[in-house]
Amino acid sequence: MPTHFSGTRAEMRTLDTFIKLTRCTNSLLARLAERNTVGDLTYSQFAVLEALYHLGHMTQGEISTKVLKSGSNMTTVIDNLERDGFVLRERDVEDRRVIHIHLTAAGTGKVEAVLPGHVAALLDEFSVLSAGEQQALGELCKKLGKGKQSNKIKG
Amino acid sequence: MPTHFSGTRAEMRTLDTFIKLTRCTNSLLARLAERNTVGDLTYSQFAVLEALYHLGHMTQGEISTKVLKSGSNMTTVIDNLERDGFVLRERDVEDRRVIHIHLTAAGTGKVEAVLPGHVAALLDEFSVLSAGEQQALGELCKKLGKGKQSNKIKG
DNA sequence: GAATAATATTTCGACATCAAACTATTTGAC
DNA sequence: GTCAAATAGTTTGATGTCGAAATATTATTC
Repeated sequence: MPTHFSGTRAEMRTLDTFIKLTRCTNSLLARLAERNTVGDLTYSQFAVLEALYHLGHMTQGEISTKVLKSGSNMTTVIDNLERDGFVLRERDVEDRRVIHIHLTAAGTGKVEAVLPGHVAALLDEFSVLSAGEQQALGELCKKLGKGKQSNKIKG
Repeated sequence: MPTHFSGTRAEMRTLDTFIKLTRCTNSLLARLAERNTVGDLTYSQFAVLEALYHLGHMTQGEISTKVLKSGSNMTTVIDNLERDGFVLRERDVEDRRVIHIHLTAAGTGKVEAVLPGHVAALLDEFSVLSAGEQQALGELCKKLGKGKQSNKIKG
């Protein structure tokens, strides 16, 4: 029993599921961190580099949407990536509010050095679930993650 | 397709599941934050208060184990809770290294003021899944969260 | 064409988070 | 009994994270 909350059966069930979900994600990320799958990068840094690697150069706004983080946060993460030589900022010449972020050769090399090990670690962690179970987990997460459409459509 | 990674079928499936899992947890927590379910508390503060509320007073070490956070982090979070009058530190008289954390009346009141709304919001968010689906999700998360036992048992 | 609104990013202040180094205390080894 | 190792918590330094306010620029409205 992960919780000691007392409520209706539906409340107990939902609380229990919620705790299992957040603990699962927490533990999984902690184990990956322990394995050091992304080298000396942080996960946020890796997520940004990986997005640029697979999708090509993007604006900061596009990146922050892609990795589900706030714009102000993206400024910080990209500051650090730029300092370490993995990305470059390029001011758009037509719309000077916009900044394009490019992977440098070092950045590309970093992703390619780190990605295989990261994938291998994930494969290993997920090997406790069968292909069918992974599929099922993915579907349930997709449904829950999307949320009630009524939350998004106004009126 | 949440990812553009190219690999074996198993790699694609696992990457896809991983991304759905982390995005699901991310989005869910973001939506809960948007609903402001824990008032002016942070989630870490709420987690600590809720643990104390349901389990009684604990040492800082016990709390950090309970909420899966580092000890140094727990010092910070409890500093802020103490500053706001929700908890008290009490030095153990027998083992003076140990500090017991107690909920104050204000802390108890805070939990009781916030918990019903938090539970209601969770119920609403999870209503996109049937009882059976929630059960299934919980089981899969439990399995994945626990990880390979070989990762824990040495030798 | 000047005032206004919208957009992209940065800055600031607060909190979270960790690892490593540190302090204080207790336990264990001899 | 004293010194070493282990334990509980704190401090420090780095990063992440957000929201709100600020800045710079572009688009819109009249």
